[in-house]
Amino acid sequence: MRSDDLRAENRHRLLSTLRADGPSSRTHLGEASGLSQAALSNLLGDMIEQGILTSSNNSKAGEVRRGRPQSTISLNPMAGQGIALSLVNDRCVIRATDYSGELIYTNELHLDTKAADQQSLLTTFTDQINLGLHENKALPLRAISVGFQGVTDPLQGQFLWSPVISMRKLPVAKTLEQNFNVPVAVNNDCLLIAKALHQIQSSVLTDNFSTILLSCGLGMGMYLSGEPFTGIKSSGLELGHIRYRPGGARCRCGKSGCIEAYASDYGLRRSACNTKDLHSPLGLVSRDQLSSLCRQARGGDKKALQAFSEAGQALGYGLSNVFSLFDPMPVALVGPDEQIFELMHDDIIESMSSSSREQLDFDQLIHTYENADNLLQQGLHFDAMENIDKQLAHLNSQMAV
Amino acid sequence: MRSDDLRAENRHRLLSTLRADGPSSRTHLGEASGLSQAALSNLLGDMIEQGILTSSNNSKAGEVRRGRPQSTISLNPMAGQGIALSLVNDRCVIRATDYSGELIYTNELHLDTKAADQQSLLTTFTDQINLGLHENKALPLRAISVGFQGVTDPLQGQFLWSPVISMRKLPVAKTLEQNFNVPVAVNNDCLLIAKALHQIQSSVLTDNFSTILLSCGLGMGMYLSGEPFTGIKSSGLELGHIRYRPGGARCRCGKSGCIEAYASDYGLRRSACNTKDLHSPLGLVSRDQLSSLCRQARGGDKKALQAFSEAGQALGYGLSNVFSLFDPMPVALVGPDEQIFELMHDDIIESMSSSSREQLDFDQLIHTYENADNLLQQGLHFDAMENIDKQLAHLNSQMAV
DNA sequence: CATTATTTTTTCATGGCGTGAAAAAATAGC
DNA sequence: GCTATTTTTTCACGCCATGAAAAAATAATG
Repeated sequence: MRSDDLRAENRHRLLSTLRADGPSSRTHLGEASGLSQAALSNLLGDMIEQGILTSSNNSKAGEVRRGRPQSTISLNPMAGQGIALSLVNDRCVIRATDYSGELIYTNELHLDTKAADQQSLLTTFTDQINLGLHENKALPLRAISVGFQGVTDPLQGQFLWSPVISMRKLPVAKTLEQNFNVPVAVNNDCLLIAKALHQIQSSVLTDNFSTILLSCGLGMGMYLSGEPFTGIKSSGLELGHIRYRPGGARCRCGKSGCIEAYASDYGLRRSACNTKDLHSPLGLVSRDQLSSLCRQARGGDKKALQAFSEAGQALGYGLSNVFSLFDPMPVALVGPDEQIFELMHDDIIESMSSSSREQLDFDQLIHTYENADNLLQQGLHFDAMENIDKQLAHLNSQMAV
Repeated sequence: MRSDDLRAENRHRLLSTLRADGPSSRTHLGEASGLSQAALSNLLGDMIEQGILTSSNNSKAGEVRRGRPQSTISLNPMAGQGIALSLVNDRCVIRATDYSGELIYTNELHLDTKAADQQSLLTTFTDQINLGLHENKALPLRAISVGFQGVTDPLQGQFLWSPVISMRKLPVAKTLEQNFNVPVAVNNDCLLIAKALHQIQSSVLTDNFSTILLSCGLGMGMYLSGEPFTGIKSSGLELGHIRYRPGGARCRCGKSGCIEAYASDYGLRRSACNTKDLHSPLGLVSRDQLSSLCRQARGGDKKALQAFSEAGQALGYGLSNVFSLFDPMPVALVGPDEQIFELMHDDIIESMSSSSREQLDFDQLIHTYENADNLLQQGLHFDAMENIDKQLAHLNSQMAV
């Protein structure tokens, strides 16, 4: 490690603090980083000159204080932009934020993902990103963060398998990096949701927690020791394919009796429709279909209620396995707009408490969130911004903005 | 981060390299650390002066080379000593190594752990350590590393639960730190074995792997992303108490049908002795009893063979759950001297392959080790030495040796 | 309206750190 | 004894963070 690495690391720390805490005074930055005022003056002055930060004389209306007023340091929006690309079901969403994290572009299109081949998908992505860049030519693109349902390979930047796409090994990062000449991160949607929750709910979901995403299938993400767990070979973890009822309902993965075969969009729908035939084909479930299923259950429909109950039990079983393997930890249940977990809450708790050694306070551990799409977007933006922070921290020579 | 932190980190990196690779030339240290020859000269010179390292003119017999001969840098044995204390079953082992990692003291005594109260245990530990220190007065004690069977709390340095001890919350670290005024680490035996394997078998068991320890109960340790996973609340992980056969054999934890109730010393013995009564009391199983069980199975005893088969299936079930949750990863099965896993190997594989999605090469993934005691000791020594490395790296002022 | 008190920010001299180039040291070959 | 070769140390340099002092910017005071 060399002297300039030291400087880069201190710069990075300052940027991260500003990203997490918002515009801050030098005093706050000093406390958070442990650096001296002199060092701050030096580092911040450099970064302001480089166009990474801005300094403003904030005069808070209410407060009148003696002495030289504090200046507020902020991330300079003009330092660049990051693009978030997500593909969930048939929706491809492209959004961009400036360096301060403000949304500056958003677009969305529907794709026939099942029919698309590798080349057409990659071309679509490229075109859509170009469309967004055209709207904000002044801001240099510095990072792209991509989120998919399914199994991704973050190291290779590949996309390995998804319920909505027919091909395998889609080299997203390689293609986009070539086309745009910026780093491209490819991650699983659950991990990105975990990143968003970690940032937002940092008081509750701190060092160790899991996220369970019920959308198209059943996904899982995890933070361990304060770090997002990016998996061993593929991204994140899989709760859905733990064996739950051997010989039971058929799962999309080919096996029978997986947790996902009960606790997922298609599992729920199948249970509710025809309780006899659990080996029926596993088509995609639209958001509307899931909504109407929730309405049926709330309306008292017996079969629907039974489906949610079974899903809750399966999910509780899976979580109790996780709690056995690890210690009990906070869990975020993330679903679509419908308050879907409300319908299984009691069954989840019951299934978990029947198989846990100690008495647990589940209200403290289980948190539900109903805005999966939003969280995914936030996670993507945060991931892209983090990447830009890292780049700019290591930029010790002058930069052109 | 300040300039002296930088120096400390570079010092630490050099010490770690020397610890892992043994006595090395400056050339090797330069390549491993990326530091310049000038920096090396400076850093190493300091540490030699401080008595942390030694430099020797090695003249390798075979090789005759032109030019100034390389000097070899080694860890100075006289820089201090670390103590390893372990309590497994009724055996309390105290060993000490000098700073180069050479064993300089070993002692062992049998304790009636079930009968001992908190105070007497702590006093025994203190006395035993003092005994060891008396033998090597010249070397200052710099770290103590403690390993226990059971559940530990590494952060608090507490010992929470063990099959062989009747009390809870034994504040080992606090007491020993007060008595000896050095840092004391308290860890689970499985994690320490994982540390030893990581160091020794670093080619196979690298960034992500699990260790399963079959001794008194069924323990588990894990490396994730190259770091030992020290658990969320307690140490490490628990494979043993995943529900395997609801309503099945009684487990020591109070529940029924845990994996451990089948795949452990007491599970094996119970299955082999009286297949009818799986709710029988769960006494401790001596090493001799386990040995004779292995002999019976090798001799063809049907009940014994059946017991090992069931244990293998249970273990395979647990591992397939882990492989589902994470991706497949290397697993080290660690047992006592007997080649115990040989007797369950086929059942483990069968149980795993029947429930894994992909075809796995289990010979590549599953490794067995038969020297649990040895590995634990190595892990303890390594842990203590690592701790000393960290201390000495941060010691920038002169030290008295 | 000028002066003083107070608070924030920058400047400056200093010591520490790693680097590259040059010098010194240590050995084999001739 | 001289030269070639390789390793190690020394030295001047630029960079980094620090503490103390100076400068800047405002409120209170008279």
